Amino acid sequence: MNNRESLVNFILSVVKISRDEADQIANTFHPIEIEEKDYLLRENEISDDYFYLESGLMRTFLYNLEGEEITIDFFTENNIVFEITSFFNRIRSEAYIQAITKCKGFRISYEELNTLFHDKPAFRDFGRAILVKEFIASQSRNFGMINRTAKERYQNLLSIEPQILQYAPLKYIASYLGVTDSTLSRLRKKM
Amino acid sequence: MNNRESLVNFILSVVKISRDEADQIANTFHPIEIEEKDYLLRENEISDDYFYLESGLMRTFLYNLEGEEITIDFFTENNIVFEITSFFNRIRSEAYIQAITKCKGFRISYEELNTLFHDKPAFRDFGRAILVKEFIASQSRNFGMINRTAKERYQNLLSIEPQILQYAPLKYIASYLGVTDSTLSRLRKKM
DNA sequence: AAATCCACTTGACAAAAGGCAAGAATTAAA
DNA sequence: TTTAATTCTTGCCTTTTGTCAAGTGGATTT
Repeated sequence: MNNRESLVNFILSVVKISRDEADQIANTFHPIEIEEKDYLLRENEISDDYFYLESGLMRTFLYNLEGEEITIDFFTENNIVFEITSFFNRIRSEAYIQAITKCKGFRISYEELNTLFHDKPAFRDFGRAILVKEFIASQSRNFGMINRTAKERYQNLLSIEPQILQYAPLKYIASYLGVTDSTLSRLRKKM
Repeated sequence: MNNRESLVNFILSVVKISRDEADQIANTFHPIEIEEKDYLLRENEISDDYFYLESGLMRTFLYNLEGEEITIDFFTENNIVFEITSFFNRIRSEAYIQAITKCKGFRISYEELNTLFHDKPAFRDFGRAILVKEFIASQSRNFGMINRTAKERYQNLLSIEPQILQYAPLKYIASYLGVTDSTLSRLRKKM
């Protein structure tokens, strides 16, 4: 079922290392599956999963001061899924990571990741590249929030990651875009 | 003038290493000063400064599709200032980094940073911690944009980093908060 | 000192988005 | 299959924010 080859290719697409070395790295990962609506991480836990998502759709969310659920981010196939803050700082997570559809992939722990960084210096560049990538994604989302109307943000999401709109319920998308359910519903109608 | 001791203390506050090692690291940095309104980085350049800001106030900004200047971030004293994307990916910057007030601090190049990472393994944790910190800052800004009104965002900035409001002109702050100058001016009046 | 420039303020109106509540539609449960 | 629970849509009205344009007040220049 699980196909470690996709992980090898993902690693190779991020850093320039030999296939052999990428194989060795991929082999230290452990296959896991997460059922729809199950959690990879819950509030107050210390994240210990550095998870390569091979197939499926996930999201992180948390509760704001009004107790409303806010979707912070979606994760699609062929990405590393983890809660950076909790994972690297070894502190309790404020967020949840949840499978929207059934998910498959490979994980390693914090300890295993550090061992890999030590044993495979080239893999450090991988780790850094992932962090930089997440940072860029967060920044460009900020920029979008400032420079685009809700409608434009929706259209942008639609063109960039249509899979999300296909599987995620409207309310997840609405909070992710920073609008109410009603507003998103109306925007949709006008298109 | 320049006081390398503040850099040593900053390093020690981020990672657990000996003062001696922190001294050695700090000694590879080069002192620089940037005059008010001068740039550390311009659009289309490849960032080559990993800059510890000892004193002064800076900002990054870029132009949106309408040609308006959008302030992306402010940097206050005792922080690392750099354009993560351009610096680590060795690509042309879309953003500017500018001194709002006269700035002093210490810099190293991309090459020097990597040499340091190689020579001082403990410093790698520093590098990672800085990346994680920037990521958290970006995420919490996102969260604020979604969950707070412009007025609340302004009040939050006021309570967290009042120095910014003291030195940065209204228009920088307005675009940073994602509102027009007029709106920010009105919000201010009501307080 | 007059002219110029820039940052900021303000007014009048328009557009975007939210709040609330009622009603469809869909899904899950009994 | 009927009930119950969610999720989504929609109408009405309010609040927030934007747009445009005019005006004020400093600072700088000439």
